[in-house]
Amino acid sequence: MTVWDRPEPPTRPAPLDRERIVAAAVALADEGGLEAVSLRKVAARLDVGPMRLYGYLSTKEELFDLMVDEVYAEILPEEPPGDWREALRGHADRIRRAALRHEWLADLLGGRPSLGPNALAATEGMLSALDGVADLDTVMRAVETVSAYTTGAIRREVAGLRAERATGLSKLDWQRARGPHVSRMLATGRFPSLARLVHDGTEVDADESFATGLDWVLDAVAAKFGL
Amino acid sequence: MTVWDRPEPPTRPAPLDRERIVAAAVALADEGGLEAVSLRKVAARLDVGPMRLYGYLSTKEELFDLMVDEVYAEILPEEPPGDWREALRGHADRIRRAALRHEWLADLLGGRPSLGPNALAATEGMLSALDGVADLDTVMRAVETVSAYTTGAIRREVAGLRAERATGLSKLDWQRARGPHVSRMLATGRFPSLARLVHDGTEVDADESFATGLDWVLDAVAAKFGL
DNA sequence: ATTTCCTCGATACACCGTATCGCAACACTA
DNA sequence: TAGTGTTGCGATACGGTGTATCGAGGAAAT
Repeated sequence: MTVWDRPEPPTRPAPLDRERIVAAAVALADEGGLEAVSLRKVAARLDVGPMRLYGYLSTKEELFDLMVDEVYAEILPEEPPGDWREALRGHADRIRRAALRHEWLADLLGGRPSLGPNALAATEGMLSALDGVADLDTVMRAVETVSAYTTGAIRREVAGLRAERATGLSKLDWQRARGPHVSRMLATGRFPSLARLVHDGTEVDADESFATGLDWVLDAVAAKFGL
Repeated sequence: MTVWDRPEPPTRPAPLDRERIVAAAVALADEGGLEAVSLRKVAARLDVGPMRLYGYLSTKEELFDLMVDEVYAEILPEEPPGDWREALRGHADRIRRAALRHEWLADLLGGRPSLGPNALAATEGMLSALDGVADLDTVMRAVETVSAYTTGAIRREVAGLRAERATGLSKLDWQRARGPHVSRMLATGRFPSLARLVHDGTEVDADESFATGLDWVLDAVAAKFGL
């Protein structure tokens, strides 16, 4: 019985694990945003039937949770921070940069508690850098306040980026970027302070805007720490 | 030709406007969350075919935009604030309370720029209360920083509420609420600071937690205002 | 009275997340 | 080695989604 007589062995199912699933999902999201992530498409990218994924996760939301924790793995600091301030600022900066690489992260940030191993490790890193700087409750309030600012600022920034992109790549000018709608609203005279701000406000770049707000918050934390 | 001979006049289409559409959508979202809002269900609630809605909006996202602005209408202050700090804190508090009434708001906050009339009016109110307290750029940074904190804090709080609800209504205990997963992670010893915080940290209620963080941020703003 | 226009909404399409379940390949028993 | 039990894969199916298309029919204009 030669090879030619024997049929091919049945194709073994493609090997699968969470890592491969999450990688495929992240790739899809990077290319087309969160809405481009469907279990069917993730499965197709892995040459696998859609139902196969349910062995590794029981819900699409869980896939999102895994994706978020995958990003947290990217942002773990390589070396321990010098002091508490550097720890907090570094964490915030790294999350922001990750969100600029993976814009879909902005859609997920703060949406569900992040309890994956990498998210926990990131939190642990911040907490240990704050250890002993103040009492436990103050430390916790500090971390939560900085995180809240970070989440909100990132979401706003990404929302702005998308709006710019959608309204045709105009960049600096708020009014023109937002199209005629905002101009018309401002022209009604009902929003004088807003109009003045749009007209006379300085255009600041996103990096600086984020960093400045973060510094303010960190100054507040420093004050509460008694430093 | 008697009445009996004449057919009934054809049923006139139900009268419709954005207000009614948005009200129906908000009601659905209040009852079942954002995911319970589908154009078909909104239309059904108004005794109307789904496609009818496309005369009033061109996308589901636009419906969400309208819903958000509807909530902004709820939170416009009744009387002008006494000073800048009250203006900022009042705005943040009112948004938060609105988000607790309409939890779906947390899913939308910061997701897209809010340019509806009520959102603009809310921003105008804050800006006018800050008028002259500092230079324009500082004022803008203040508003953005407070808004970022507010968005992030609200999202975290609502995410926590939902998690509590999902894990079976346990309330105070982080470990037990999060179920065995977190306990197991903490037991590994890889997260000593986190473990200490969970073990020894005081349980603070949500109102106070939000207010404290907000006060910190407002203190930072005050410092930058030179007050 | 006739024609034009516009609007409504039925139908259709492609896609979604996921429940169900028959089948086939494996591990184990005799 | 033959038979049997078990497991897990994935085809199929279901009830939903957002929205494009387009025919019919009432309102308005001539």
